[in-house]
Amino acid sequence: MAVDQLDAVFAALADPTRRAILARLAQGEANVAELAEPFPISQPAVSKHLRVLEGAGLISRAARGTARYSRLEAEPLRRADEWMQSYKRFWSESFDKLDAALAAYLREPVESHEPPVDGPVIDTPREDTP
Amino acid sequence: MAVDQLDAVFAALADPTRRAILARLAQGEANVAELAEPFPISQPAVSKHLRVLEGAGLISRAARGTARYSRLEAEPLRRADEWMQSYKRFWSESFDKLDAALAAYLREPVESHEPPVDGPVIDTPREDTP
DNA sequence: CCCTTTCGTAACCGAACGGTTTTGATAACC
DNA sequence: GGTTATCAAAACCGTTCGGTTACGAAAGGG
Repeated sequence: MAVDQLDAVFAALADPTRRAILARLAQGEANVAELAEPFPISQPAVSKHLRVLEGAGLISRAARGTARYSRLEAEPLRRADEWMQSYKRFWSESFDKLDAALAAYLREPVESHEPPVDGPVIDTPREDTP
Repeated sequence: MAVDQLDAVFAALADPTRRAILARLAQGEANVAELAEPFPISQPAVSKHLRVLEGAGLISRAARGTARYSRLEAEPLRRADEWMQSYKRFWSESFDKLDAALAAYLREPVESHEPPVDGPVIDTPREDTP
């Protein structure tokens, strides 16, 4: 139910054009032409993106005259962020140590009494910002 | 550069199977068979999901014997969360009041479906453009 | 040695995605 | 009333996605 919406929200956020549209709408509502202006794509393409964003609940739309104004709706973002909270401990400083200990503990029962022979079992590939 | 990685992270999170895999890995590393167990899909399908997650940097993998253990890497999640921070004010308490006031101010004779509000391009309440 | 377990890769398939061009509806302007 | 501006819908196209089946490599265990 709510999980399904997360699908749509994350899928919507996966496209850089749509994220840029959201960034634009964070500064205030805009019509389709205004939203399409920064992008080298056609107007129908932008309309499609808006339909995706609307389907994910990330924007709402209202017609005023011939124009259709889009407005940012942050509630789905709040839910997506809420989902991420469960993982925040994994990138917090305090967890790094706990994680190391826990991982070491979990590593043992897997292969009961085998000497850690071949290679580094689980190394920590720290590849920050290549 | 870094934006590209956000694409991959959000795209990876858009699939419920992959989110479930991450949830499982939050409890400790696991091999492919263990990760595949809860799902009614084939092992190669799970391998594909793992490859997507690895491509997004959300997991790292290491071989131990014939097994290949996956491990949660939360750094991309941190970056995705960081991206969301720019929008947090839109669902925060203080913004709700500001939004309500602004909406009331901008209210005009408009018939729309959801929010009965709109106006010409709003002024940015604060400047925090990503 | 063989044989099993574990897993990745390749080839394929249908559906969804992101884009296009074309067309049409509708409100606003002269 | 005719024209223009704004935008959505439809039809189409190439690519990606999520799944399958079939096969192969490689590490252990008997």
